[in-house]
Amino acid sequence: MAEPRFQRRKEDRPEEIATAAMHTFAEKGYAATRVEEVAQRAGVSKGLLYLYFKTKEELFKAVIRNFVSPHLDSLVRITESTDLSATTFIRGPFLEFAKSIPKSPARKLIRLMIAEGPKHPDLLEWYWDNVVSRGIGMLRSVIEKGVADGEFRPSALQEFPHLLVSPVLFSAIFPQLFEPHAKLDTDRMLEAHVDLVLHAIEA
Amino acid sequence: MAEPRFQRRKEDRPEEIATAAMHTFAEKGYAATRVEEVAQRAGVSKGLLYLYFKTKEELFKAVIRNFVSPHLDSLVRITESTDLSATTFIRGPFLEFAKSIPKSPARKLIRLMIAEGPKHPDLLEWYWDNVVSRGIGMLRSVIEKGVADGEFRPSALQEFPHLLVSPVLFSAIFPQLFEPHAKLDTDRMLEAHVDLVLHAIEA
DNA sequence: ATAGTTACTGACCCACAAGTCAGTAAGGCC
DNA sequence: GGCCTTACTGACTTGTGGGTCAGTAACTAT
Repeated sequence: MAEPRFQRRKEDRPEEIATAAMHTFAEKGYAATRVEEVAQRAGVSKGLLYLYFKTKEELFKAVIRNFVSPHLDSLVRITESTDLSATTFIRGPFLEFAKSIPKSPARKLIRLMIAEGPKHPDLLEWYWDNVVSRGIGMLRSVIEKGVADGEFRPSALQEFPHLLVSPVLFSAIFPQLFEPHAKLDTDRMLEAHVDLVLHAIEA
Repeated sequence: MAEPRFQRRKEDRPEEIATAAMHTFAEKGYAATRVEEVAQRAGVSKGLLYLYFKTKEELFKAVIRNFVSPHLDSLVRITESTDLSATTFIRGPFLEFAKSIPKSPARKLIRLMIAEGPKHPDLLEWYWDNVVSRGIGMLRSVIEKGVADGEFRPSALQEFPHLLVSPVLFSAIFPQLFEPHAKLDTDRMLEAHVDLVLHAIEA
């Protein structure tokens, strides 16, 4: 008979709400997500959500911040801690990372970031500092290392490591739009990409 | 004193409204665009807009349909009408096309398409049929031709012409998000891209 | 037990923008 | 000039969803 109507769990609420929000945003996009639905999904009233997050926008930013950087972090740690040759790093951990993106929920957040980014300049700034510029920097240093070690010939890829990433982005986005019309084997496409690039720059 | 309050211009209104809408959508995105603002920009009352476009969504679809396909059409016509070698086509008209995208208003529509696509499945279908699959098909046939003529060695690029396009998409989107934080020389990046790819597949 | 603190609820408010429609006037025709 | 059709206006309605807050009940300290 006791059956308390709710429990007080101050510690866990924010994370639970953020997780619920991340799934809802991923499914519906920012505008179509109703705050009340997020609350329901987290098993909480709308009022409580507003106790922990001042506005819907704050909630959105928290979601991006919490769920995006972990992905990159692991890859960056690998570069720093091991000393694989540039080629084996690209064929190994990088390719594995690339393949994982189109399959993980992160792909949804990437699309959201492209869609909503321009409306949240401070979020973009954080994203640039903590995700994008770090990622680009890491790739650049890997390529420089390959050139220094004589694995790669000098090329414009040193200036534009972006070229190494763009098919990853593509394979994250394309299926979300055209999956019903065209199936894309992202694994094989990314393997082909890595093959082509390495073939183009090998010394 | 005559000064009529308005003129009746049945013929021109739809296009004028669509153009106004395209600029407003490009600036603000779908959700943040107010139909009334589009009407004002077109020098027309909101009521009239609703005479020509049943809903905001219809208006959006009309915008995409009107302003996207012309871009691709010109490129497709070139492939069909001339007989450049595959290499010169890629270094010439294709590269020029690629460079133009990040500078044209089309880049805004591309971002919009990624952002709003999933909410409009029938628009996505049209877009697939009339833009994407045609573009991919065209590129594939160019590459096949290159292989058949002995310019290119056989490679996975025949199966994934997407790899040729992904940096174009990247260079259309990246500056819209990170221009304030990082300048990207899209022209030089796309030249580098074409160089790398051709270097990788040349026979 | 009982009083005090505060995590939590849910009914409410209200701003805002999509969509409507009764009325108005431009322009064509006799 | 007078009449008719219809392109066009703009004030209104309506649904929706972000954000609030007075009240409630779970836990705590005494």
